[in-house]
Formats: sequence, structure tokens, C-alpha cells
Amino acid sequence: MPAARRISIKDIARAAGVSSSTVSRALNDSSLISVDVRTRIQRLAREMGYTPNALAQSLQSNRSHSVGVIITTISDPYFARLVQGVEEAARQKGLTVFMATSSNDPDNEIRILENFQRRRVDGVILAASRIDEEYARKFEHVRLPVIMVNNQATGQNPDLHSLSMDDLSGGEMAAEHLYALGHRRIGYAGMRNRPGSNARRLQGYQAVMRRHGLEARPEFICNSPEDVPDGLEGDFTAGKEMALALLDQGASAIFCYCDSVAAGALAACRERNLAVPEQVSIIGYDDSDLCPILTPTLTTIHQPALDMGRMALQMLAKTLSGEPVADTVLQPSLVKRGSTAPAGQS
Amino acid sequence: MPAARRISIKDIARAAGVSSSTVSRALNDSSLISVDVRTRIQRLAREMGYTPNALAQSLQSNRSHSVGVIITTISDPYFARLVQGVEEAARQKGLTVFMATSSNDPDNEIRILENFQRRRVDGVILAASRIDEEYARKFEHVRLPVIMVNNQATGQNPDLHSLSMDDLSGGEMAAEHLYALGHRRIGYAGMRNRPGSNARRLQGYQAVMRRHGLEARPEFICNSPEDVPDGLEGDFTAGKEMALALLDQGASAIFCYCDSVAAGALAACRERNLAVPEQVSIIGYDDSDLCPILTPTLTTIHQPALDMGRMALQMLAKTLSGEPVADTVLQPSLVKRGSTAPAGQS
DNA sequence: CTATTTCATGCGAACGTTTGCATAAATTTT
DNA sequence: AAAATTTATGCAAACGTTCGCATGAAATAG
Repeated sequence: MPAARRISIKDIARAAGVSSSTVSRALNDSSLISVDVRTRIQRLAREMGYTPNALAQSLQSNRSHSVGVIITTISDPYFARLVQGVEEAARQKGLTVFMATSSNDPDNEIRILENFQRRRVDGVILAASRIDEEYARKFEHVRLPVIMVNNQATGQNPDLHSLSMDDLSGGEMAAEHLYALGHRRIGYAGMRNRPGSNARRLQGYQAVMRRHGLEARPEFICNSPEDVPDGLEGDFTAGKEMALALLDQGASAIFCYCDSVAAGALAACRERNLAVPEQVSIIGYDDSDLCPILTPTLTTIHQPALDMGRMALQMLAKTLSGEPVADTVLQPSLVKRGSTAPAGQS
Repeated sequence: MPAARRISIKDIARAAGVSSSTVSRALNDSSLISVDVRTRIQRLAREMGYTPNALAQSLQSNRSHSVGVIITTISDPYFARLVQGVEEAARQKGLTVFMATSSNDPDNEIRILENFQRRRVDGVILAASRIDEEYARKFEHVRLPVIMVNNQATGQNPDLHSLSMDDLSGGEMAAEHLYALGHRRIGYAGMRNRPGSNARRLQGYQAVMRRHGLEARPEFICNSPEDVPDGLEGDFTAGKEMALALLDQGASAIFCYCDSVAAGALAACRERNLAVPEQVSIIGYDDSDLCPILTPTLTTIHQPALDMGRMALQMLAKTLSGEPVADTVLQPSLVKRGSTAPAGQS
């Protein structure tokens, strides 16, 4: 393909009989240019089908007006919402987003980060999860503004900020809600393949139990195997199995790590012929799209993934313009729906 | 922020006491360079923390090794899977992806396309939906390899190709499956806000009815209002309402436009105390994550969204390397699960 | 030991912009 | 009418690469 060379500022300059600087200024609405020349050139540019070369502009200006976002997988609706928020906000700020998924592999993350640095993105939003020792070391070399989502910032990069949800508090809310409904035999169904948030939510649950003078009974704490396949079905199946076990222990309420696990718990109750919420209460986490379509509709802890994406981008944009930004922790909130109710007198 | 200038090839050249061409060649493993100089320079580059500037490289080479993908929204799992496929395949081919969502607004699409052209992406995957007249006209000016997903190619761009699913055939499969199970009063629950595919699936359904000498009874064809809100809940609610209406007409089976509509249909049956699949059969479309977690599990038409994304990117990559590519139509397939069964003798 | 080939390197242009500086023309001030 | 100012334009360097061409050095051939 000969690919008829694209038309550049020089071509316009030639056609208009002026220098390329003049064309450049005219196209940028510089005040240094007489108004008639400007309009003439702008018209000409349009007629000739000129499209500015952002690569050249970036090279010159040292600003690419692009950001990279790294997530583990886009098939998790939580991340999907997150990047949707990022993308929306980015568009509004005139930024374009590179998107890459790491499949939760640190090496992959490093490679992606490398690539983003080559492409001279202005900054990165990193919503992937694992940061182990070796990884953190490699991470030191990154000379880029970074917003870490749901992960604490380590290292001495001055432009490294973090935005997270308060999982501890979310866990407390969920447990407190169930407790307030009169439940005392509350089970926790966790996912071991999300170690960080899982631990914090569990911790919140345990704090509430302790606060009310209930010893944390280990038979009410359930965690999935490590190797549950990613995706809705994996969570669902794990949730169902854990819920069956918890129900067999006599739990009257189950706090699930996430909504898809809770969907599994609902299925478990159906299988045991236990009515939700009359006999068993179930609470999820995330407030995903699933909640309103389950039977019964799912009480859950709302995580504003969309807002979080937006905010992450706004923090990044602030950093880029040199404004100071503070690390932020967002609070989740309880959304009551149909799957929780006062404990029966079983 | 002074942002200590990044280290460039020239810096390495100075440090090594050679010319920048030598450095460039050394870093690119050119055979024109003595092996000891090459290793020395590569080590030096690593030590100095050199990161190549892809902008400059692209400017020079006229290839950015990036592609743009435009979808309507990422919160639709179908599109999420699609871009996941694109991204995977892109990584494998050494391409980086720009992602943008159009919210189904043609003007937005144009703007995004414009932006991609500025950034000199090598090609675009366009999985947005609407192409009306005015839009098509603007589209003529695009001088970029484009793969259109689920949309026919119009216009004279030689590098415009298309990849689609055969919705007609999918509709036939669904209807044929229900017919083969003995159902005769088969309803269709469509979504009017996806006009193209909705029409084709319906058409497939009607073709099957006709083929078997059943007149298409209009009371068995239901379509949602235009203004159903995007997202799972909207589809679900619309599906539930349509299903209620169809059940009232005496339908013994319902073919739903998509899985989330089918989820609504299942809820409708539960509300009417009709057992699925014993009394009513429900079939969905997409084979989304939802299917295995519904009760009963959902029989559906499989759309390989992930594969489609991969394939779209591969087609694009082929186009980029000048190989000829043919427009492709993929066949869906039937996935039998728990929501369909032989018609009862009602 | 000179003539030729091979090998390794440097020079400089090019990719498409933007922008500081110089300059010419037009305008205003004395 | 000359001097000072403003206005509009051009020149050329710079951003960080790559690559064709020229060139000097080393190796081989005669």
C-alpha cells in the first residue's frame, strides 16, 4: 500500500503561499496572525482534509494527553464500571485512554507499565491488585504520575497517589446491619483469590462481632479455595458451596464477599428450601447490576465503581497540572433490598 | 514540576562517546554494529534507565503500533468480552489499544474517530451500532483501516472490512429448537433499542414459523419500548413485562432477544407460578455469564464475543500488513441448558 | 606492498509540529 | 518626516528517532 502521504502543515503552507509557522499559528488561533489570513488558512486546511499529527505535537510539547489504565480483567463488572468512569472523565478533560489488562500477573503489569512509559502517557491509573516485594522494587523505576486504586502507595515516587474504598468499614456496615436485624449466627463467605479486600471485609465483620461481645466462631467463617476460576460462574459456585456449609452450621444470615457469591448463596437457600429473607438473610457486596434482578433482590454494600473511576482520573489530572492531591478513601454505603429481614425465632 | 528531562539516545551517545546513530543501531540489534560496542551500549542504556520514545519512533516510521476500539458502552458484558478479546490479541501482536465509548451517539463516534486519526492509530475496530445517512457521509473521510463489528460496511474505503454474527441464523436456531421440542405457541420478546440485531433475530424466528406452516401470530411478537434504560436492570424489567404479556396470551415458550431479557422472563414465570421448563420454556441469546447462574440455568444462543474481539483484531492486523482479508460472518450455536424442555400437554 | 573488499562508524536529513527570535511592513507618536 | 511602536510574518532550532550515504579503518586478495 503506497498510502498516499497524509497532508501536513507544510502542504498547507505551500498551497497558501505562507510559511509553516504561519499555518501553525493560524490553526492554533494565535493572536499573532491577521484575522483574514487565519480564516483563509483554516478554510484551506478543512478543504484539504488536514488532520494534525498528535505524535509530532506530543513530541514537541512533551505532553501526550493520554493516560494508561491497567486493570486485571475487564470481564469483572466492577472493573468494567471503573474504566467506564475513567473513560468518561478522560474524555471530558480531553485525554485519551490506553487500556490494558494484566490478568493479575505482576510481570504483565510491569510490561504494560513499560509500554505506557514508552508511549509517553501523561499518567497511569493502576487498578490491578498484587504488589509483592519484588514487584514493588521494579516499580521504583517508574517516573510517572500514578494513581493506585484500592492499593496503598509504597515507594518514594512523589506523584504516586492512592484512591481506595474503605473495605473495613464496608464489612462493619454489613455485619452491623445483620446484627441490628437480630441475627446472631452470622456467617462470612469470603474469596481467597482477592486476599486484600477479603481480609479487610472479614476484619470489619469480626470487629462488629467482638464489639457486641460475640466470640468469632470459626465455623462461621468460610473461605473459598485459592483456585476458583475468575468470573461470575466461579464466584457463584464457590458461594453456593460455602453457603451450603454455613447453613449446615446453622447460620441464619450470611455476609458474602461480593454479589456474585451472594447469588450463589441465594441458590443454596433455594436448594435447602429455606426462604430468603424470612428464614435466612443474605447480604452481598458491590451493588452490581445483579442485585436488582435476583430473587429476592439483593441487599448489599454499595461500591461506587463508576465514581471511583471518575475520581481516579480527576486525581490524575490534578497531579498533571501540578495541583496537590491527597490520597483518598471513599466510604461505601448500605443498600437495603429484599434479601435481608429480621431474624425469625428459629 | 521541572520534570527532569528524560534520558534520550543522545545522552547515551555522549556518555559512550559515540554518535547517536550508533546508539540507535546498537539498541535495535543492527548487524552493522560491532558486537562489543553493542553490548556496551545496551548495558549503558539499561544503567542510565533509558526508555525509548515511541512517539518519536512512530513519527519517523509512520507506524504507531496502536489501534483504536470504539464501543457503545463497556457496561454491556457483550462489549466487555469483545474488547477483552481485542486487547488480548493486540498484546500478542505487539499493539496497544486505545479504548473509547460512544454512548451510542454518532457525533461522539465521529469525534472519537477524529481523535484516533490525529493520534495516528494504525487502525480502528468499530463496534458501535448506529450508522445513519448523515453519519455515513462523514465516515467517508476516514482514511484508516477499519473493521466494523456487527455492521455492514458501506462506502468506498478499500480498507473497510466487516465481521459479524449471523443473527438471522441465530434466530432460526432458537425458534427451531423450541419447535422441535413440540412448542407451537412461541413468543418473541425483542428489544427495540437494538434495532438491527433485533430485526434479524425476529426475522429468523418468523422464517422458522413460516417454514413449518404456522402463521406468525402478531400477539406472540412483543417488543420493548424504545426508551428502556441501558443496562441489565432495564433489560430485565422489560423482559419481565413482555413475558407476562406473552404468558397471558398463552405462550408455552418464549424466545428472548438476550439473556438479560430472558432473566426477566424467568422472573415472570416465577411470578405466575409457572414452572420452567416443565410448563414454559425460555431461551435467551448471547450465552452471557448470567446463564449458568440463573435458576434454572438458561438455554441460549452462544455468541463468541471473546473470539470475535480476537478475530476483529486479527483481521485488522492482516489489513495492516497488506494481506487480503475477507469480510466474515460467524455462526452462533445453540447451548442447551435447563430452561427448555418438551412442551407439556396443556 | 599496493589494490580491493568488508566492516564499523559518523553525518545529516527526515518525520510534523511549535516557538523564540529576527525582520519587514504598517501604524502611531513626536 | 523621522522615530518609535505595533503588527504580521518568516527563519531555524528543537523534540527523539531512524536510515541512506559517505568515510575511515581493518581485513583480504593479488
